[in-house]
Amino acid sequence: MEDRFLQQLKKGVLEMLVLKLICAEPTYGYALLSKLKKRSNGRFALKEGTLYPILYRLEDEGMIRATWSQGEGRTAPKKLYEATETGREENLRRQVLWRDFEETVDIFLEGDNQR
Amino acid sequence: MEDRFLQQLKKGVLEMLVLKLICAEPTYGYALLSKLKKRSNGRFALKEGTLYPILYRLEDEGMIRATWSQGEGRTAPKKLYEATETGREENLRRQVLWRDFEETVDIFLEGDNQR
DNA sequence: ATTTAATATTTAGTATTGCTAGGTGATTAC
DNA sequence: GTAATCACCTAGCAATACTAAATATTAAAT
Repeated sequence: MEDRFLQQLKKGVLEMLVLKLICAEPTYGYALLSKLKKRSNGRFALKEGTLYPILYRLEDEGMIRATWSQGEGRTAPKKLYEATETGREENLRRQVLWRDFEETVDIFLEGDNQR
Repeated sequence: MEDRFLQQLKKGVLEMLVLKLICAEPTYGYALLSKLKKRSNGRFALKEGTLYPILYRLEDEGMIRATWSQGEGRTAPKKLYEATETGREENLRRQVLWRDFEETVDIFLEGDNQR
Protein backbone atom coordinates (compact mmCIF):
# COMPACT_ATOMS: atom_id res chain seq x y z
CA MET A 1 0.00 0.00 0.00
CA GLU A 2 1.06 3.58 -0.43
CA ASP A 3 0.68 4.82 3.11
CA ARG A 4 0.78 2.95 6.40
CA PHE A 5 -1.07 5.70 8.23
CA LEU A 6 -3.98 5.67 5.81
CA GLN A 7 -4.07 1.90 5.91
CA GLN A 8 -4.58 2.00 9.65
CA LEU A 9 -7.28 4.68 9.46
CA LYS A 10 -9.35 2.32 7.35
CA LYS A 11 -9.55 -0.32 10.05
CA GLY A 12 -13.16 -0.77 11.01
CA VAL A 13 -14.27 1.96 8.63
CA LEU A 14 -14.25 -0.18 5.49
CA GLU A 15 -16.46 -2.77 7.14
CA MET A 16 -18.81 0.01 8.26
CA LEU A 17 -19.05 1.36 4.72
CA VAL A 18 -19.62 -2.05 3.17
CA LEU A 19 -22.42 -2.73 5.64
CA LYS A 20 -23.89 0.69 4.94
CA LEU A 21 -23.84 0.12 1.17
CA ILE A 22 -25.53 -3.25 1.52
CA CYS A 23 -28.14 -1.73 3.82
CA ALA A 24 -28.85 0.92 1.20
CA GLU A 25 -29.49 -1.71 -1.44
CA PRO A 26 -28.78 -5.43 -1.99
CA THR A 27 -25.52 -5.73 -3.89
CA TYR A 28 -23.07 -8.20 -5.38
CA GLY A 29 -19.70 -8.43 -3.77
CA TYR A 30 -17.84 -7.41 -6.86
CA ALA A 31 -20.10 -4.41 -7.47
CA LEU A 32 -19.10 -3.04 -4.08
CA LEU A 33 -15.57 -2.58 -5.36
CA SER A 34 -16.63 -0.08 -7.99
CA LYS A 35 -19.08 1.66 -5.68
CA LEU A 36 -16.39 2.17 -3.06
CA LYS A 37 -13.85 3.34 -5.59
CA LYS A 38 -16.17 5.67 -7.46
CA ARG A 39 -17.86 7.33 -4.50
CA SER A 40 -14.56 7.84 -2.69
CA ASN A 41 -12.88 9.33 -5.76
CA GLY A 42 -10.43 6.47 -5.89
CA ARG A 43 -9.44 6.65 -2.22
CA PHE A 44 -11.07 3.36 -1.31
CA ALA A 45 -9.93 1.24 -4.24
CA LEU A 46 -9.99 -2.16 -2.58
CA LYS A 47 -8.75 -5.41 -4.00
CA GLU A 48 -10.93 -8.50 -3.76
CA GLY A 49 -8.64 -9.85 -1.08
CA THR A 50 -9.71 -6.98 1.14
CA LEU A 51 -13.40 -7.01 0.35
CA TYR A 52 -14.35 -10.67 0.49
CA PRO A 53 -13.03 -11.30 3.98
CA ILE A 54 -15.12 -8.32 5.12
CA LEU A 55 -18.21 -9.86 3.55
CA TYR A 56 -17.56 -13.23 5.18
CA ARG A 57 -17.13 -11.59 8.56
CA LEU A 58 -20.36 -9.66 8.20
CA GLU A 59 -22.11 -12.83 7.12
CA ASP A 60 -20.67 -14.89 9.99
CA GLU A 61 -21.85 -12.27 12.45
CA GLY A 62 -25.36 -12.33 10.96
CA MET A 63 -25.24 -8.76 9.64
CA ILE A 64 -25.79 -9.72 6.03
CA ARG A 65 -27.23 -12.69 4.17
CA ALA A 66 -26.09 -14.07 0.83
CA THR A 67 -28.19 -15.73 -1.85
CA TRP A 68 -26.79 -17.27 -5.03
CA SER A 69 -28.72 -15.69 -7.82
CA GLN A 70 -28.97 -16.43 -11.51
CA GLY A 71 -28.40 -13.16 -13.37
CA GLU A 72 -30.57 -12.86 -16.51
CA GLY A 73 -29.03 -14.69 -19.46
CA ARG A 74 -26.10 -15.77 -17.39
CA THR A 75 -25.10 -19.31 -16.51
CA ALA A 76 -22.70 -18.41 -13.72
CA PRO A 77 -24.50 -17.52 -10.49
CA LYS A 78 -23.55 -14.44 -8.50
CA LYS A 79 -23.80 -13.89 -4.78
CA LEU A 80 -26.29 -11.22 -3.80
CA TYR A 81 -25.84 -9.76 -0.36
CA GLU A 82 -28.62 -8.10 1.63
CA ALA A 83 -28.75 -6.75 5.16
CA THR A 84 -30.45 -8.58 8.00
CA GLU A 85 -32.37 -6.82 10.74
CA THR A 86 -29.35 -7.27 13.01
CA GLY A 87 -27.20 -5.72 10.30
CA ARG A 88 -29.43 -2.68 10.01
CA GLU A 89 -29.34 -2.09 13.73
CA GLU A 90 -25.58 -2.53 13.83
CA ASN A 91 -25.27 -0.20 10.86
CA LEU A 92 -27.07 2.55 12.76
CA ARG A 93 -25.07 1.87 15.91
CA ARG A 94 -21.78 2.14 14.05
CA GLN A 95 -22.74 5.37 12.36
CA VAL A 96 -23.51 6.92 15.72
CA LEU A 97 -20.23 5.64 17.15
CA TRP A 98 -18.35 6.94 14.12
CA ARG A 99 -19.88 10.41 14.40
CA ASP A 100 -18.98 10.57 18.06
CA PHE A 101 -15.50 9.24 17.38
CA GLU A 102 -14.94 11.81 14.66
CA GLU A 103 -15.99 14.65 16.93
CA THR A 104 -13.78 13.42 19.73
CA VAL A 105 -10.75 13.25 17.46
CA ASP A 106 -11.47 16.72 16.11
CA ILE A 107 -11.38 18.16 19.61
CA PHE A 108 -7.69 17.35 19.65
CA LEU A 109 -7.03 18.74 16.20
CA GLU A 110 -8.80 22.04 16.75
CA GLY A 111 -6.97 25.12 18.01
CA ASP A 112 -3.36 25.07 19.11
CA ASN A 113 -4.16 22.74 21.98
CA GLN A 114 -2.08 24.35 24.64
CA ARG A 115 -2.45 22.50 27.91
CA MET B 1 -12.13 -3.87 25.51
CA GLU B 2 -15.77 -2.95 25.43
CA ASP B 3 -16.25 -2.64 21.69
CA ARG B 4 -14.33 -4.22 18.84
CA PHE B 5 -15.54 -1.64 16.36
CA LEU B 6 -14.33 1.31 18.42
CA GLN B 7 -11.04 -0.44 19.02
CA GLN B 8 -10.45 -0.65 15.29
CA LEU B 9 -11.42 2.98 14.69
CA LYS B 10 -8.59 4.00 16.97
CA LYS B 11 -5.95 2.40 14.80
CA GLY B 12 -3.64 5.08 13.54
CA VAL B 13 -5.65 7.82 15.23
CA LEU B 14 -4.17 7.35 18.68
CA GLU B 15 -0.65 7.68 17.33
CA MET B 16 -1.69 10.82 15.47
CA LEU B 17 -3.14 12.34 18.64
CA VAL B 18 -0.11 11.47 20.75
CA LEU B 19 2.17 13.08 18.18
CA LYS B 20 -0.07 16.12 18.08
CA LEU B 21 -0.05 16.49 21.86
CA ILE B 22 3.74 16.24 22.00
CA CYS B 23 4.02 18.77 19.20
CA ALA B 24 1.83 21.15 21.17
CA GLU B 25 4.08 20.89 24.20
CA PRO B 26 6.82 18.57 25.51
CA THR B 27 5.22 16.00 27.76
CA TYR B 28 5.90 12.98 29.93
CA GLY B 29 4.56 9.68 28.72
CA TYR B 30 2.41 9.14 31.76
CA ALA B 31 0.94 12.66 31.55
CA LEU B 32 -0.36 11.84 28.09
CA LEU B 33 -2.68 9.26 29.62
CA SER B 34 -4.57 11.89 31.60
CA LYS B 35 -4.56 14.40 28.76
CA LEU B 36 -6.06 11.88 26.37
CA LYS B 37 -8.63 10.74 28.89
CA LYS B 38 -9.65 14.21 30.04
CA ARG B 39 -9.89 15.91 26.67
CA SER B 40 -11.79 12.99 25.14
CA ASN B 41 -14.24 12.86 28.04
CA GLY B 42 -13.06 9.39 28.94
CA ARG B 43 -13.31 7.96 25.44
CA PHE B 44 -9.57 7.57 25.00
CA ALA B 45 -8.70 6.12 28.37
CA LEU B 46 -5.59 4.21 27.38
CA LYS B 47 -3.64 1.79 29.50
CA GLU B 48 0.12 2.10 29.66
CA GLY B 49 0.46 -0.97 27.48
CA THR B 50 -1.19 0.95 24.68
CA LEU B 51 0.60 4.25 25.09
CA TYR B 52 4.22 3.28 25.56
CA PRO B 53 4.51 1.19 22.40
CA ILE B 54 3.16 4.21 20.51
CA LEU B 55 5.87 6.39 22.03
CA TYR B 56 8.59 3.90 21.15
CA ARG B 57 7.36 3.70 17.57
CA LEU B 58 7.33 7.48 17.22
CA GLU B 59 10.80 7.64 18.71
CA ASP B 60 12.14 4.87 16.45
CA GLU B 61 10.81 6.72 13.43
CA GLY B 62 12.44 9.94 14.55
CA MET B 63 9.19 11.81 15.17
CA ILE B 64 9.90 12.49 18.82
CA ARG B 65 12.96 12.61 21.05
CA ALA B 66 13.15 11.57 24.70
CA THR B 67 15.35 13.02 27.42
CA TRP B 68 15.57 11.69 30.96
CA SER B 69 14.87 14.64 33.17
CA GLN B 70 15.07 15.29 36.87
CA GLY B 71 11.75 16.69 38.02
CA GLU B 72 12.06 19.38 40.72
CA GLY B 73 12.41 17.90 44.18
CA ARG B 74 12.21 14.43 42.77
CA THR B 75 14.94 11.82 42.76
CA ALA B 76 13.42 9.53 40.16
CA PRO B 77 13.96 10.76 36.60
CA LYS B 78 11.12 10.99 34.11
CA LYS B 79 11.23 10.75 30.34
CA LEU B 80 10.32 14.00 28.64
CA TYR B 81 9.22 13.67 25.04
CA GLU B 82 9.46 16.49 22.52
CA ALA B 83 8.76 16.60 18.79
CA THR B 84 11.50 16.66 16.19
CA GLU B 85 11.27 18.65 12.97
CA THR B 86 10.39 15.42 11.15
CA GLY B 87 7.67 14.83 13.71
CA ARG B 88 6.17 18.27 13.19
CA GLU B 89 6.04 17.78 9.45
CA GLU B 90 4.52 14.34 9.82
CA ASN B 91 2.03 15.75 12.32
CA LEU B 92 0.80 18.25 9.74
CA ARG B 93 0.71 15.63 7.01
CA ARG B 94 -1.38 13.28 9.11
CA GLN B 95 -3.85 15.99 10.05
CA VAL B 96 -4.41 16.76 6.38
CA LEU B 97 -4.82 13.06 5.58
CA TRP B 98 -7.22 12.64 8.49
CA ARG B 99 -9.39 15.58 7.39
CA ASP B 100 -9.57 14.18 3.90
CA PHE B 101 -10.28 10.69 5.18
CA GLU B 102 -13.06 11.97 7.42
CA GLU B 103 -14.70 13.81 4.55
CA THR B 104 -14.48 10.79 2.29
CA VAL B 105 -16.11 8.56 4.86
CA ASP B 106 -18.86 11.10 5.46
CA ILE B 107 -19.76 11.06 1.78
CA PHE B 108 -20.93 7.49 2.32
CA LEU B 109 -22.81 8.26 5.49
CA GLU B 110 -24.71 11.25 4.15
CA GLY B 111 -28.15 10.93 2.61
CA ASP B 112 -29.75 7.58 1.89
CA ASN B 113 -27.04 6.66 -0.60
CA GLN B 114 -29.12 5.20 -3.31
CA ARG B 115 -26.91 4.12 -6.18
C1' DA C 1 5.13 3.63 60.86
C1' DT C 2 2.65 0.99 57.60
C1' DT C 3 -0.31 0.61 54.13
C1' DT C 4 -2.46 2.42 50.19
C1' DA C 5 -2.87 5.00 46.18
C1' DA C 6 -0.97 7.46 42.53
C1' DT C 7 3.05 8.44 39.61
C1' DA C 8 6.07 6.62 36.01
C1' DT C 9 8.09 3.32 33.02
C1' DT C 10 8.50 -1.33 30.81
C1' DT C 11 7.32 -5.64 28.34
C1' DA C 12 5.22 -10.18 26.58
C1' DG C 13 1.63 -11.98 24.20
C1' DT C 14 -3.12 -11.81 21.75
C1' DA C 15 -6.77 -10.31 18.40
C1' DT C 16 -8.37 -7.81 14.68
C1' DT C 17 -8.22 -6.23 10.12
C1' DG C 18 -6.39 -4.37 5.80
C1' DC C 19 -2.78 -5.73 2.68
C1' DT C 20 -0.25 -8.43 -1.11
C1' DA C 21 -0.43 -11.87 -4.33
C1' DG C 22 -1.94 -15.21 -6.09
C1' DG C 23 -5.84 -18.76 -7.99
C1' DT C 24 -10.42 -20.33 -10.61
C1' DG C 25 -13.94 -19.78 -14.12
C1' DA C 26 -17.55 -17.14 -17.02
C1' DT C 27 -18.60 -13.31 -19.97
C1' DT C 28 -17.77 -9.49 -23.23
C1' DA C 29 -15.04 -6.85 -26.73
C1' DC C 30 -11.55 -6.73 -30.26
C1' DG D 1 -9.24 -16.87 -30.24
C1' DT D 2 -7.10 -13.51 -27.27
C1' DA D 3 -7.50 -10.04 -24.04
C1' DA D 4 -10.07 -7.60 -20.75
C1' DT D 5 -13.57 -7.50 -17.54
C1' DC D 6 -16.70 -9.71 -14.35
C1' DA D 7 -17.13 -12.52 -10.24
C1' DC D 8 -15.62 -15.26 -6.63
C1' DC D 9 -12.05 -17.44 -3.45
C1' DT D 10 -7.86 -18.06 -0.36
C1' DA D 11 -3.26 -18.14 2.18
C1' DG D 12 -0.15 -15.57 4.53
C1' DC D 13 1.84 -10.93 6.11
C1' DA D 14 1.96 -6.36 8.59
C1' DA D 15 0.45 -3.06 11.71
C1' DT D 16 -1.63 -1.57 15.97
C1' DA D 17 -4.68 -1.55 20.12
C1' DC D 18 -5.62 -4.71 23.70
C1' DT D 19 -4.87 -7.47 28.20
C1' DA D 20 -2.09 -8.38 31.90
C1' DA D 21 1.37 -8.32 34.07
C1' DA D 22 6.17 -6.42 36.51
C1' DT D 23 9.23 -2.79 38.63
C1' DA D 24 10.24 1.41 41.35
C1' DT D 25 9.32 6.01 43.28
C1' DT D 26 6.46 9.39 45.62
C1' DA D 27 2.37 11.17 48.14
C1' DA D 28 -1.63 10.46 51.02
C1' DA D 29 -4.25 7.93 54.50
C1' DT D 30 -4.79 5.05 58.64
